[in-house]
Amino acid sequence: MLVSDQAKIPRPATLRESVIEAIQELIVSGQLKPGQHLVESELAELLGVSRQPVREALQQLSGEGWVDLHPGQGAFVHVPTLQEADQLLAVRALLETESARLAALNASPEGVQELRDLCLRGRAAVEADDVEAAVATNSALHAQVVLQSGNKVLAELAAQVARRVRWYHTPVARQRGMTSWDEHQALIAAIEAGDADRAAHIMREHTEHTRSSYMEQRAGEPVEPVQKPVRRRRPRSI
Amino acid sequence: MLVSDQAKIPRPATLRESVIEAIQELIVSGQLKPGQHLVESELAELLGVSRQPVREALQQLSGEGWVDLHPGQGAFVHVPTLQEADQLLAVRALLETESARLAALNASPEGVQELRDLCLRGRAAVEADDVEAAVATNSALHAQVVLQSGNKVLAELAAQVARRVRWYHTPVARQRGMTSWDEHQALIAAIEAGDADRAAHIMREHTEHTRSSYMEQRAGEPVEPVQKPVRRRRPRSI
DNA sequence: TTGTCGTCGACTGCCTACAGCATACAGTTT
DNA sequence: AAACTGTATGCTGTAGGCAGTCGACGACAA
Repeated sequence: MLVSDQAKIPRPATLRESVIEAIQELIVSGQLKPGQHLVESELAELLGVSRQPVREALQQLSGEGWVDLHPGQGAFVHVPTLQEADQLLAVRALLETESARLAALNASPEGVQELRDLCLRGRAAVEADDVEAAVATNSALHAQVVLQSGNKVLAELAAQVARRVRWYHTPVARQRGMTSWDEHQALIAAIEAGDADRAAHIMREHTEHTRSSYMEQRAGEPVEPVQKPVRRRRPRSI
Repeated sequence: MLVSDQAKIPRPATLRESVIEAIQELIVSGQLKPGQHLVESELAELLGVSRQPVREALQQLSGEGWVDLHPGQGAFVHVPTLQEADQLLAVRALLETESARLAALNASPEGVQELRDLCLRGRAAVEADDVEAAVATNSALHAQVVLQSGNKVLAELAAQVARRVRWYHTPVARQRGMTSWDEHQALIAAIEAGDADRAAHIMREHTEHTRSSYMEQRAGEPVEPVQKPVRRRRPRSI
């Protein structure tokens, strides 16, 4: 061993991974709108790469639910419906409730300490009114709980779901504010005490709060005319 | 409308999808062994396509846990450990228990009828000692239960998990035999009666039976020397 | 012998090129 | 006028090709 145990992390990420993150960012930030037709060559030019990494990125993003792939027509930014958000949050509730239960049984002291740190950082972010940091810390905390469950398959699946939740979550994060972090604190206490049922119960309530908060917020929204995603064509040149 | 409502299905699947299924088949059938280095050009030649569809297939298979992608080194058939199988089956139990609960609340009469049909087919397959058909029907039945839950996100996730379970499951399917289908029958009855708790309970027991059956069967196996997957090299030519 | 360095070759990652298909528009027919 | 058909064009799906990279192997030194 040369220096440390985690030496092989800073891999010069492949171009494909960079493209994946870039496109996710474009979607979350709203520069790419739901339903929009993603033309490979345009994205390639925009990002300064060739079509190949873009194609591969789009396929992976399709697997994670960010875009829909229509064979022969191309990729379209996924249009999240209200119903789907509800179902997604329900699944998250299920996965994370179980994670909390297992975490209470398996968590290490270091893991609990990490949770406490994240909780403090989250509260600070909320007080500073830094929504972005708050959402990020929230995700990190949930991820850490799932990690402490000791079930890697569960962790992987939950992470996948959480990434999508985050997309929906950002707009409504401000509303929940500090109460969310009080619930986190109670959750951590239950995990530290090894009280599986209480941890599960708190997590269930917590995720259900997020869910109802989200649904309320969006209930008043105008129902957008669900434009059927069609392949766009560049206007004929001259 | 020309003739029927479902006219646009029989798309000539893209080459990539065909390749995905082919490779899955090669893995499940054991022609590609766990840990084996998958060289793109070899697979391409074997399947009679170019490297591109193979690359894309490998990436998708990586997302589903069939192969591991090491950047710069290539793809390796995933090596399923006992612990991972346990965790995977635990996750399946979680997802399907919830599905059964929801299915009991939401199932349509047509859906229940479909379940009954599948159950009959499964029993027939077991009696005919047709393991392959039995496993396939088992998967189909579970998929149908999940479908009846009405939660599409849950269904998609469960399907993903189920595909991997099937890989592990085939070797031990014979052992469970008919008892498994008795449990299915009880499950369907509970769903038809709309008894959510009972349906959930039966499914929990059922998946736990499968899990312990699997673990028992593999407990006696010799622990294979976990050869670290390394990039294979063709012997230097002459 | 054991550890380190240099070389070589195969394989991956990415780019470019081409064929086929899907859509939109224009012309034609009823 | 409305609907259908032909044609043009841009996009996807696939192929082929090139440069960079990683691991294996051998030589050399401790």
